[in-house]
Amino acid sequence: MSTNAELAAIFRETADLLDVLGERFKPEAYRRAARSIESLTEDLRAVAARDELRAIPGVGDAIAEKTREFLATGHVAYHDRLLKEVPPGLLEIVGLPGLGPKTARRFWTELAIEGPAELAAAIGAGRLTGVKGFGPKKIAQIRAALAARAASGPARRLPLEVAYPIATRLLAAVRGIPTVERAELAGSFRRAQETVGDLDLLVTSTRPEPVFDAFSELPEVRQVRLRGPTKETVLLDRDLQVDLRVVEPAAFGAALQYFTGSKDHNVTLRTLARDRGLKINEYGVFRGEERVAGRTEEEVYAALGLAWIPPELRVDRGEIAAAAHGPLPPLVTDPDLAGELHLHLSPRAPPAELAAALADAVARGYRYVGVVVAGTERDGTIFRLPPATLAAGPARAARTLEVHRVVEVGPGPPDPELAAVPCDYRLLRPVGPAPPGPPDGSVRGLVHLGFGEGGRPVAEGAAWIEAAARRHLAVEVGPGPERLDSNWARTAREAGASLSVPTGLGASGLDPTRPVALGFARRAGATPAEVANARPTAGLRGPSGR
DNA sequence: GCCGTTTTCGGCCCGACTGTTTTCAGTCG
Repeated sequence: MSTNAELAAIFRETADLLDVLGERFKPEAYRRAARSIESLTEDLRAVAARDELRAIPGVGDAIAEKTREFLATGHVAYHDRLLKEVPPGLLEIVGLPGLGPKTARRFWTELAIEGPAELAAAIGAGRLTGVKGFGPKKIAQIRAALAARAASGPARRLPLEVAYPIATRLLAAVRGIPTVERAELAGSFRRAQETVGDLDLLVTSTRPEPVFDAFSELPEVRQVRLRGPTKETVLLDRDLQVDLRVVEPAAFGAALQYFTGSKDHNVTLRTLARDRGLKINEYGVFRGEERVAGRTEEEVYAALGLAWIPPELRVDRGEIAAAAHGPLPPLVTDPDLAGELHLHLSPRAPPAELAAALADAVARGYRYVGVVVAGTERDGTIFRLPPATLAAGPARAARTLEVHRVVEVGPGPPDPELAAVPCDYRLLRPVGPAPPGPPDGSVRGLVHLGFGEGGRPVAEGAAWIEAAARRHLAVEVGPGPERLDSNWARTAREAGASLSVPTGLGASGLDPTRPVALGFARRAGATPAEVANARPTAGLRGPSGR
């Protein structure tokens, strides 16, 4: 887990603890800070080093101090103290669906129940029967929640790349429902957050009932959790929760805006609306009783005097103030991509695989592809793409496509065998037994870094990025433990390094690589000019100008 | 605990849904 995610989790748990203790406003303050820190596009260490913790929305003196304490010691004493005050089992009760802090506190103070096991025992012994507020349905609901938790553990947030194929398939299925006019995914998925806790589907239809009926019957849907006139909540496999909302077409833009969030972005928007004598909610922008906007998002933002804001930037970090001054710089989009700098096939891949990937590149209108022809495996051994593979693919595509030969190298002194392989540029990758260090002078092109789990330790990130920026190298960003953690993407961009977006050449339509990488690059605020493979030629520059 | 063309105190988003309720409390997003 990244530093940011770790501290966010601590603050979130602090909020739960304060909730159970009956505290009134502090819990929301800690949650707001947790959300803010989680959605940061750079590492907390970098923010703290600039002494800018207080500039993070929701972080004041007290939370900034606790953040510094965490960065220095790895824990927060206040959090530790609260953990001693509240029985740990109560937090598990708060985490059960349908149960919150108020109920957990009542169990604790009125019934001396301190955890899920005791709760289950109390229900079994009939101790909840007749207690005010606990009717038969509520008790059955708690029993079911306890059983579900025992069976599958707490619900986990899914990495965006894992959620992508699930969400895409579900969206296609919903669009196939006859009475559905329009359907879009909203929420953290649309904002390209690193992980998603649930999926938000938004649909326009004049007849919600048949939509809910058909949705409930989809093969992916395992259980219907609740259903009202405008909203249905279901569970898929892996306990992934999906909220489906049906709105009228005249409110679609407002609803899409509202359910895309982020929560903090929306709070600031609402405040802005109020200051201008307007009211904004999921049904539109209103002046008194009159709806002045709602059909499209552009219309909603315009009614507030703002340019449209891309979902990936809706994090309440100054984007609203920027949009008040005019259109925001355009973020990189899929059609901007002009090539792939890092096509890495297995050494044992048949020649047809390279041919297929290059054909895909031609079909997409790409102008160049960098094919890895040799490199170092994880275990340190050298691999080379077979000559037959190399001969087959490029020849056919050569007329419309520049094919570059790429050699992957690890940090440290170059292996003599690899150094002898002719290539157009080298790609640096932290593989092999060599100790980590900044790229040496022989690297002319692309830095492909991994941070966090499975990659380089996060603490080294800043040094690598600085070295990459100084040498005009591009830094690859995208899903997976081997690629750049998206929290570093903004740091890399702001340091002056180009980003490189992996394009998933030759993969199926459900492959998450390209859309997720694009989302991360956009979340970092990258314009087409700042993305190396959005340039018309393989725009990699080394110290010698290549 | 945070925040401010409602700034140094007094507020703190709001609507949907459920269950247990004769009008509301708790949870959720």
